[in-house]
Amino acid sequence: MNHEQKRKSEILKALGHPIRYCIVEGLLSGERNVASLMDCLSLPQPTVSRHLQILKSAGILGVQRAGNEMHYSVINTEARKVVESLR
Amino acid sequence: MNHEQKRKSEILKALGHPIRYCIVEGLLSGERNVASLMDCLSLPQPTVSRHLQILKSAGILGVQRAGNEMHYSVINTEARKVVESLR
DNA sequence: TATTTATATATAAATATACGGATACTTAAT
DNA sequence: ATTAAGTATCCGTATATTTATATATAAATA
Repeated sequence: MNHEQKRKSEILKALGHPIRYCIVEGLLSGERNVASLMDCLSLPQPTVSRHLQILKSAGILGVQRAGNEMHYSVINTEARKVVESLR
Repeated sequence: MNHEQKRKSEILKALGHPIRYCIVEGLLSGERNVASLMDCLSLPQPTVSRHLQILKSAGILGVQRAGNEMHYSVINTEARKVVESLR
């Protein structure tokens, strides 16, 4: 088991949770801030926020502030490919 | 969050572990029985066996007995695509 | 039948993860 | 300065996962 394999399995682990998978799929279709994801998932805000952090520290999401909103987007090519391979 | 998304995230979860990712990658390159995977991973046999069961119950692996040996193979198209998308 | 080889299962301990609620932080508007 | 909106963090508890050890099963061989 090499380092590349570990790295890739970490991406899959981050995506391997229904909420997080849904978030990434949603972001690939253009949704942006936390509130819109909350509505779409009907989950309490802290829960959504927590999963966003997990995805961010896995290097899958990037974030940019826009006023008081945070705009998240998928910045990781591999994660994007993985989700797209499941279309 | 719909049922499809849950289903897909379960596949990713099963693959989101370094040992299991390594097993599936290995099986796509032709390795077969538990002993050969053990050697490749240098892990105790029960550990390998346990992860094989997890992959099997996730519907990712199929197994066939060949005498003494159990021959595992990747039977899930989506899992195959996911791993190949990370090549 | 007894033994060996290959693989699976059970249990328990350690660790990791999930979730809800309260709260803190940051920016914008008043 | 105060308030409101949007978001992040912390904490406690519940649950799940991982691993090792020990043991069990199943087929092959002696």
